Amino acid sequence: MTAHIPSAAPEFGAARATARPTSLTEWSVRELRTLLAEGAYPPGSRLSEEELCTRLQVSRNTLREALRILTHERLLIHEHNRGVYVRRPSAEELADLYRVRRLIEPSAIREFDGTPSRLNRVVAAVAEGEAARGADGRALGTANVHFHLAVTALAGSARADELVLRVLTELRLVFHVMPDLDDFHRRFLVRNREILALLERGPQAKPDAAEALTRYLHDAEAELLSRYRSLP
Amino acid sequence: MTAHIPSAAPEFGAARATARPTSLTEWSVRELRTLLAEGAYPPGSRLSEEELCTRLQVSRNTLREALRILTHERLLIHEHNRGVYVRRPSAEELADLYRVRRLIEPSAIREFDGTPSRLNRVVAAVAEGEAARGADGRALGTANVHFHLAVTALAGSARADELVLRVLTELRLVFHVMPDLDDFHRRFLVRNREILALLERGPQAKPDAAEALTRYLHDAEAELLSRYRSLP
DNA sequence: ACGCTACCAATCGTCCTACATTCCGACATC
DNA sequence: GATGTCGGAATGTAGGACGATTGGTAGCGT
Repeated sequence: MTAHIPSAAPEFGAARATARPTSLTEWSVRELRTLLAEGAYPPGSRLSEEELCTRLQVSRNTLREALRILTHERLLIHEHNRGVYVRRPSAEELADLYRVRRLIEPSAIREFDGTPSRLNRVVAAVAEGEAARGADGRALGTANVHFHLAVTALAGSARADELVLRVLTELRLVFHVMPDLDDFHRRFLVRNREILALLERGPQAKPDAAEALTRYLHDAEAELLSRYRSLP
Repeated sequence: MTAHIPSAAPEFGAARATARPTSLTEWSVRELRTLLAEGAYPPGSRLSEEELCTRLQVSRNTLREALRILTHERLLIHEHNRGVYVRRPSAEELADLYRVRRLIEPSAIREFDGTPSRLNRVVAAVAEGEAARGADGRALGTANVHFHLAVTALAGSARADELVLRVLTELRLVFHVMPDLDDFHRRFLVRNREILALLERGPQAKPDAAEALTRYLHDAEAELLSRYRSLP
C-alpha cells in the first residue's frame, strides 16, 4: 500500500517521534508535516521560529529550510518580516482544490491501462474505508485519502500521485477548521464502492466511472463550500 | 558590509541585475531559476554553494533556502553531503512528464467553460508562435510553453496552471541536453493552430480538441523519447 | 475620552564563524 | 593492480550578531 509515495509524503496516521534520519532538515519537514496533519497547529496560527527550534531541537537555519519547503507545499504561508502561519485556505482556494482534483482524478481513470495491481490498490482502499466505517473522522478521512490516491495511481504517474497527495494534504487544513465531518466522509464511502464497481466492470465502463467521480467531486465541493462559507 | 544597497550590484555577463526585492531568498530563487532555464548550468552539473554565494552575493544560509525551494521544484537534486546538481531527467521521468500533461491539458479543454478571455489567451499564444516561426529554438520553445499554459488556463485553476508551468520548466531541462529542437518545436506550431481551430468551434468540438491534444502529446513524447534514448 | 506619535520589545531577515561529518582523490602499502 | 589510509574540500548544522520591520504601548495634545 505504501507503493510509491513520493518524497513529500505526510505519512497519514504514522507514529510520531521518528528517528532522526541522515538529514535533519528532511526530518524536520516530516515532523512538521505530521504535526500539521494532526492539527497540532490549527490553520491561521502563527509558527514562531524560536518555539519550533526548541520543540524540534534543531537550529534556526535548519528549521528555516524546512519551513521554506512546507511553504512551497502550501501548507504554510510566509508573510515577510512577520513569520509563517499555518495556511487557512480561502473558499476560493477550496474551490480550486476541487477544480484540480476534477482535472486529474477522472483523467486518471480514463488513462487506466488495466494493470491489475493498480486496481487492487483501489480495492484495498475501499475495504479500508468500510472497515473504518465505525471509526472517527480521522480514520475515515485517511481511508478516503487512500482511495483517491489509489484512483490517481491508476494513471501510473508519479508526479500526478504527488500532486494529488499535496492537494489532499492541503484539504486536510480545511477539514481542521470544520466540525462534524465524520458523516461527510462516511457518506462518500458508498460512492467509493460504486466507483470501484464501475472500474471492475472493465474498460468500457471507464467513462462512467470517470463521470461518477466527477459528480462525486462536485458534490463534495458543494457541500464543503456551503458549510465553509457559514463558518466564523 | 553595505548589505542590501539595491542599485550597485556588479553583475556578471548580461545586465541581469533584477532589482532585489523585499526577500533576498525569493530573489535568489528567481535568479537561479532564470539561470537554469537559460541553460547557464547544464543538467548534471554540480552547483557549488560557495560559488553561487559569490555569484549571487548572498550568504550561504540564504542560498541554501533558495536551493531547497528549487530542489522541491525538481529543478535540482540534492545528494546528501555531496551537493546539489542540476537535474537531468531520466527517460522514465521524461515519460512521466508527458503522462501528467496528458492527464491535465486535455482535461482542461474538457472543463473549459467558454470564457472568451481565456480563449483569447490561446489565440494570442498561437499568434506568438507563428510570429516566432523564423526565430531560434528558444523563442519557439517559449511560444510553445505559452500555448500550453494558455490551454491549461482554460480550466481556470491556479494550481493546475502552476503545475503545468512546473512541468514545462522541468521539460526545459530535457531540451537543454537535446540538440536541434528548432524543427521539433516548429512542427508543433501547426498543431497548435489546429487545436485552436477546434476550440473556436465551440463546446461540441471540445472532445475533438482534447483528443487532438492527447495525440499531440503522445507524438511529442514519442519523438523526444526516441531521440533522448539515443543520446550520449 | 479620543486619536496621534514616538518609543520599545519581540521577531524576522541576513550574514558570519565554527566545527563535525562526509566524500573523494592522492598516496602509500602489500 | 587491489586495497587501505590520509588529508583537503565541501556540505550539514549550530549558534551568535545585528539591522530592519512590526505590533503594541505609553504618553502627549486637543
